[in-house]
Order: sequence, then C-alpha cells, then structure tokens
Amino acid sequence: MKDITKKLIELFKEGYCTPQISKIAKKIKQPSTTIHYNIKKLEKDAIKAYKAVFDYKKIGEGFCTYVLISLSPDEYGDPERIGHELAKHPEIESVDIIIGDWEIILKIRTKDQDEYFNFVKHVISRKGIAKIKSLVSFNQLKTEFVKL
Amino acid sequence: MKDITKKLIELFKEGYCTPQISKIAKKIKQPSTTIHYNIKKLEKDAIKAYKAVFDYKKIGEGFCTYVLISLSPDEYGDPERIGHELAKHPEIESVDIIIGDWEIILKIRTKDQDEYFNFVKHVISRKGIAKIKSLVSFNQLKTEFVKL
DNA sequence: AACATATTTGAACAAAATTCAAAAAAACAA
DNA sequence: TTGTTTTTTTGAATTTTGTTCAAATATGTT
Repeated sequence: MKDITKKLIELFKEGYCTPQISKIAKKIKQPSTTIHYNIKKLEKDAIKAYKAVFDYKKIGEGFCTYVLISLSPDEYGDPERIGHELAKHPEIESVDIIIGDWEIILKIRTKDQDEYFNFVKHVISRKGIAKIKSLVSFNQLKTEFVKL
Repeated sequence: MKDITKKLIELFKEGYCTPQISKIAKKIKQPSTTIHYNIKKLEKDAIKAYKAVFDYKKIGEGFCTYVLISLSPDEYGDPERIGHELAKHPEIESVDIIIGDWEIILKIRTKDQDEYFNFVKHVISRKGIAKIKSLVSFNQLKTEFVKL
C-alpha cells in the first residue's frame, strides 16, 4: 500500500481543488461558458484557494484549541511579525491580530492533548510571547462555514 | 448584467468544488485512477466538502470577530442546542463548545462594524445568552489553513 | 497455504473544462 | 442622443479531465 491518503490530505488542506462549472451552470440555469467567465474574474480578484474541509477527528486532528496570546513589551509593537511566523505551522488553522487584553488569537488543530501540549511547548512558548490562554473546543459544530 | 458573482460566492462558501485528480496525479507521480480510487475512499470517510477560500475583504465580509458567549443558568446544561441554532446563520464561520469562563466561541464575518452590531443585536442577544465578549480581528494573517 | 478483501493500474469511454469568435449589453464620452 | 470603447454573454469546436471496468497485484485473515 502506498498511503496516498496522507499526501491527499496535505494537498487538499490548501488547494488542489477546482470549481464544478457544469454543476453550477445547471444549478443557476446559465450557460457553462458564462459561469466559466465569471469564475475566472472572481479568481483574479477574490478567491484565494479551493480546498477540502475535513471531519478533522477522522484525519487525526480532532483536538481543536483557540489560543489567546499576549506579547512581551519588546514585541508588542509588531504583532504581525510573530503572527506571520506562527502562520507557517500546518497545525495552525488561523491567525488573527486583535487588540485588548490579548494581541493574537490562534486556532490550532492537533491529534490530541499531548500533541497540543508539545506544540505549545515548542512553538508557542518562545521569546516574545509573554502569556497565553487556551480555550479547548469540546465540540465543533461548524468550521470553515461547513456544519459538522 | 446578471450578477452571477453573488450566486457564485454563495455556492463556493460551502461546496460546488471538486478535486483536481490529474493535477494531483502529476504532483505525486501516480496514475490518475489510483488517485481517483483513494479520493473516493476519503470522501466516504473524512471529507465534508470542497469549497473556496476568499479574500473576505473583497467580498464584503472584511469585518471578522471572535465572540465568546456565556449562557444563562437555564441554558447552561445544553450549549449544543443554542450552538446549532447559531450555526444556521451564514455570517457565522465557526461554532465551538468550550468549557471555562465561557461556553461557546463563534467566528463571525460581516461587512463592517455596523453590520456586526446589528447581527449581535438581532441574533446573539437572545434568551439564553447571558453575556458576550467580542474580540475584533484587526488583521487576518491566516484563515482556513490559507495564508492571506 | 488458501481464501477473502482491499488496492493499484491501463484501456476505453463519458463528461467536463477551455478556447475562440461573434454577438449583446453596459459604460463612457462628446 | 449618438457613437465609441469596454465588459459580459454565449454557442460551437476542441482539449483536457474524470469515470468505469476488468484484470492484476498486494494485503490481511483463518
């Protein structure tokens, strides 16, 4: 066995999908060439990627956590820099810069609590990050606009 | 003009996309029939949908907020019920049940602050929800595993 | 080892996407 | 308004891609 599954999941997480022009054409009762033209226009402008949404429990990423991050005073002025660093990790689904009690909010997916703890130890707990607060998801009802 | 764009965005938010078998086949250097077989297997099991990820500012959903929700004592025992109700709204990207100071965390996308305030007034502020806290995203560096 | 089940693969076929050119519509300017 | 340019729509032809099928290979089970 070649275990293609693992590679597929990796590819589908960020892309390797495409619109179903003919299905859309039937759905909204328009010629497929018209749909094609409009999709290409959208792609130039507003579409970042076509991707799959998973039942994350089934692919070994069932442990989902929101992490609130407070930066240390020396990094406080440039939260984007650390944010972009964090965004590189495949475990991190989203990175947002916020203002208030915390500077960054992350959404993280790992296999389980152990893997999460390990990830926090090695990736989140670093110079520049003063304090974090974890909000563990005990049930994911909707993600990426898709109901689970 | 037919303004097909609006309909396309709606459809792409939850589906109407499909894997690019031949692209994947070339990428991982395997026969397309093998890729096809493995994708179908994954779809039965772990894939919920194929969808587009947008540059949300470009489609009039640039205002992104995380909302922490605290339930009133009479609803405290069944956060899933309210969670599923909330999940129905297209403005809500994700719904998670958490434990601690808050019971539910939402990710919401609206056009601007006014539309967000209106949404909170009409949808979030209802019987069963005791208290909310909004964390407004001032910069979205990554969403749905896709860097922006 | 023998059997059952799951996976890989190529060849033929079916379906879908893309290109192209022309027509229609919309936006713009005088 | 009229004429001009740009954008959008569309059908026909072409190219590319997905799907089906049957056989071969590999894996798992008793």
